[in-house]
Amino acid sequence: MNHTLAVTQLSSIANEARLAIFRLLVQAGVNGLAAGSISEKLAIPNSTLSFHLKELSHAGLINAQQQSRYIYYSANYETMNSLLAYLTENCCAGEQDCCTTTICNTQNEE
Amino acid sequence: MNHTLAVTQLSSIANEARLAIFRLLVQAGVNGLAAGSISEKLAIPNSTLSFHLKELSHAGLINAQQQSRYIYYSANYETMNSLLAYLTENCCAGEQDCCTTTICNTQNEE
DNA sequence: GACACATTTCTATATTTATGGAAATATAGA
DNA sequence: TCTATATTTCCATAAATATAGAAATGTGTC
Repeated sequence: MNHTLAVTQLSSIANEARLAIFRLLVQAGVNGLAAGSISEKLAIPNSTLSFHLKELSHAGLINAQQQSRYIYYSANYETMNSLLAYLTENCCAGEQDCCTTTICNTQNEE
Repeated sequence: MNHTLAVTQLSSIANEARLAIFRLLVQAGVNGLAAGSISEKLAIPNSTLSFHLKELSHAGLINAQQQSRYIYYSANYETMNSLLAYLTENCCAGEQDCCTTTICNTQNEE
């Protein structure tokens, strides 16, 4: 993990709409959701959603996969893990078990 | 944890200077560091640092404690934990052990 | 009170970011 | 090819954020 990248990733979820999108996808699991489905669930206009999806995607926090006419977006759990690990890295000077930094294990890496 | 608060907290660390400050304090442990010490270590001008410390403080991610002429800033581990937990909440629809969400235990709550 | 030191507030400026309608692009089926 | 559906790009505008010098405030010591 690199500082600038971490800032980019944090910026990408430091927004009401994008945080909602990201959490929705984190909860949706590996298959993710189609853009239209996200737009509907969160009541975000298409063009606005597209802008936000691009931000998240560019930051590497979500992945896009085209399937027929739909584009499925899903959370990138590995990236999320790296980011959270960066935040808690060497927590409390490594003393104590202050930070038992283990979070999300990618469930299947095909 | 509430959505708006999470956005505020993420925004507060979604900045190069503030992320550096926050990580420095996370690593410094419960005693924290005086403002002048942070300014020196990170080469950030006083007025700029003060602005950033206020942002982090306002978001609840760091605490301030005056001690004589110095003001010591320290990471608020509980807030950090809540935030990270919010991000990974109900990860992968609760199936699998995809997200073993446990992170940082506050080391001493006096 | 006078002085040094630590930190914050004030201020103006520069930069980045968010919004959503309208038009454009892409995909698929008849 | 025509039509419907899904998504993105373009664009202008509005709003929020970052920067750091200078002045102000607070704290301790003599």
